[in-house]
Amino acid sequence: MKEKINNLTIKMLARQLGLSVSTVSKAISDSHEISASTKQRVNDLVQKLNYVPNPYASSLRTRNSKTIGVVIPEVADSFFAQAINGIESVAQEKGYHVLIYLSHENFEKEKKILKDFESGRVDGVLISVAKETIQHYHIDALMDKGVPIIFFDRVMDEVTTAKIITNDYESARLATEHLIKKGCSRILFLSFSHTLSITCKRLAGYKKALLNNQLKYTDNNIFTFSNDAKKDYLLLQKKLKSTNKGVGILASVEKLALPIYKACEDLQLSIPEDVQVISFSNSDSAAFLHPPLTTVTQPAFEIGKTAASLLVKALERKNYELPLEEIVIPSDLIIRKSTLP
Amino acid sequence: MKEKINNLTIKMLARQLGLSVSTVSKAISDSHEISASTKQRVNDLVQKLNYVPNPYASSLRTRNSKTIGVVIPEVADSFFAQAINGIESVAQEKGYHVLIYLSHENFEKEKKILKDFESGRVDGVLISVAKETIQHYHIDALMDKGVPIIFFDRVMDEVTTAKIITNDYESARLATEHLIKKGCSRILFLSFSHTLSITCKRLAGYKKALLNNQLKYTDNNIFTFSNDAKKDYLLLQKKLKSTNKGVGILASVEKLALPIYKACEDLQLSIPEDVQVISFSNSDSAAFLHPPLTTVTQPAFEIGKTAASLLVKALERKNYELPLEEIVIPSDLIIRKSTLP
DNA sequence: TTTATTTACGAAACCGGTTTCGTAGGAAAA
DNA sequence: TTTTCCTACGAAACCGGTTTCGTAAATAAA
Repeated sequence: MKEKINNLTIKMLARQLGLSVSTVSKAISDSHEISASTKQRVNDLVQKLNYVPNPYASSLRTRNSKTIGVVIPEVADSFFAQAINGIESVAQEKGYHVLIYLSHENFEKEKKILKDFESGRVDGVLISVAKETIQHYHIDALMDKGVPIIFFDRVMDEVTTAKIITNDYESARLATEHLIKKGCSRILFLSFSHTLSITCKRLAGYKKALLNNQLKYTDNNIFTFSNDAKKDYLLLQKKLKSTNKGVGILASVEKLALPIYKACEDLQLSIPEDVQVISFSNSDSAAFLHPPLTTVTQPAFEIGKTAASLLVKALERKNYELPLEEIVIPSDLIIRKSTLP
Repeated sequence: MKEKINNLTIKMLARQLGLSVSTVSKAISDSHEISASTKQRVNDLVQKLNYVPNPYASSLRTRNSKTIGVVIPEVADSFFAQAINGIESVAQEKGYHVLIYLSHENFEKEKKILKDFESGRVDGVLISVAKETIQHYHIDALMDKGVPIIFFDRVMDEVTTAKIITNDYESARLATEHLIKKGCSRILFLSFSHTLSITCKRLAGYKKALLNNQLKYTDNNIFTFSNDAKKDYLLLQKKLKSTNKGVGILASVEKLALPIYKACEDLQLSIPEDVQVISFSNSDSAAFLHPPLTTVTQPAFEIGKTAASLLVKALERKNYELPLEEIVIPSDLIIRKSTLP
């Protein structure tokens, strides 16, 4: 381990230039108080000596860190990966730094992360809540400290702040109606939570479609999965075994799509003849599955980008109020071959 | 925008307790200088008032930030997403924070990111270099400042530091030999760079397999793609059109697998009868493509985890030297149906 | 009993910037 | 010419912790 090199400080610059520390500081931040010629001298030396100011010293005094905290359940998921991409694109452009935290769908972890944010580590937060999260006192506590929080995708309705979401209700309704139109009289709704905002809205859209088409809703058709892939798979297989052919499936989670395919294969059920499938998914490979998967594809990058832009805007402008409602960016129903033509 | 709440400081705690700031600070950090009873009193108040120390004040004085910087080309890629997962698991356990930066395969961006790190923002760096990166002065400059850097996956051989990689050479050789064994006398090697360490090693493994099997190497079989999906697709299609049936393809990049499938479909080439395909890929969906894709699957999570563990270890121990060589975690060749049985 | 240590704590410097406030000297206004 | 206003800069406080060093009281050693 090399010992840390004694870094170049503004004080050393000042000494070399025969100026005061405050003058150098102001020159670097292009203050109007400093003459053009002095700025020139300072910046020349900055370049020459490759001076990089200590961000933590600056944060301490200015009380902002140019850092945003991003809290998501997981990263190995196309939606969140793309959302990060959107977030990062804004951050890079605006000179912000992105701290990433994974809640792993766990409320306690999420709580711990937000608690840490109360320290002033981040200027603002973008969060998609964990599956386990049903309370919001940890979020309130952080907001009470004056840290702006924006929800994206998985929001909490009870919290009043900006929320960037997609049209979960509408797109689930459309997807369900698509299945009905293609002849499904029974449609399974698969999710992995009954509490998540997105699940509730998608479920509501599903119900609405049934209602619109004189199909009756039954809890028997709703399946909630755990996060245990093996257990989930067995459950899924069991359910499919007990259904008639011609059934439709609406998976509200990307992660459930592949198990559905596998289960159908194992049970020798043909998609779309025996089982029609639509899944919420942002995975590129959907188009390459066998058969290509009909998906509801969310504008993940856009959601991330919008959320980050809004946050940065709120942070930059003195008296900018976050819009307190939802901003909805619609999803696309991309019809492929896992539903009948 | 709510105004920022005046945060609770150690000074306020001290005043309330009738103690000095230094005593409170030491009590919180469980210093042996402080009596058990005082520690108790301090910690009780800390709990009661929900005090969270300002990390930047601490960083400023201690000259470390408990933060590691992660620089990757992109995040919407199974390998990197899983690697982040591994990194984050270590960070969360050890109380480190993870700053994520995307180079988007761009050298200038990568340079800018590392330049910022010279500020002391991070205690150490994990990097997988951009495709464009062929020089390493930016890395050297950072190392010269005493910031430990660990490469993972995409390393630079010229830089002497710890490197966590997989057995690119061996696994490419094995994959190629698998194709040869299955009857391919011509094998295309697809990559998207000639300079990346992983590409070079994989190419060398490919060449070695040819040599071992008395097949002659020709540049005609090597294809380097850009990052322009459309252009790449057209190029790929053109190449495939001009090859005989029975050809094998080894794709050294996950991203190229789907275009291969699409091109074969469009050209009515059947996999694996007409074209056998193996791709480096960490995507879950590989098993669900049509036909299921034979892959070289890298231990992405493990690579991330190992890299982060090593870095943290180096940061925690006073005189721990980073091992300066490569740590190799082997990949798996997972044989599926895109190669003949 | 005297001296040496140890224990427990406080004052103050320090980390490296930013910001406030004061001021010399020249320009502009009266 | 006198007064007012800028311009350009510096001294010092400040942000909120950590760390060094000094010391009174308590305890142990001589």
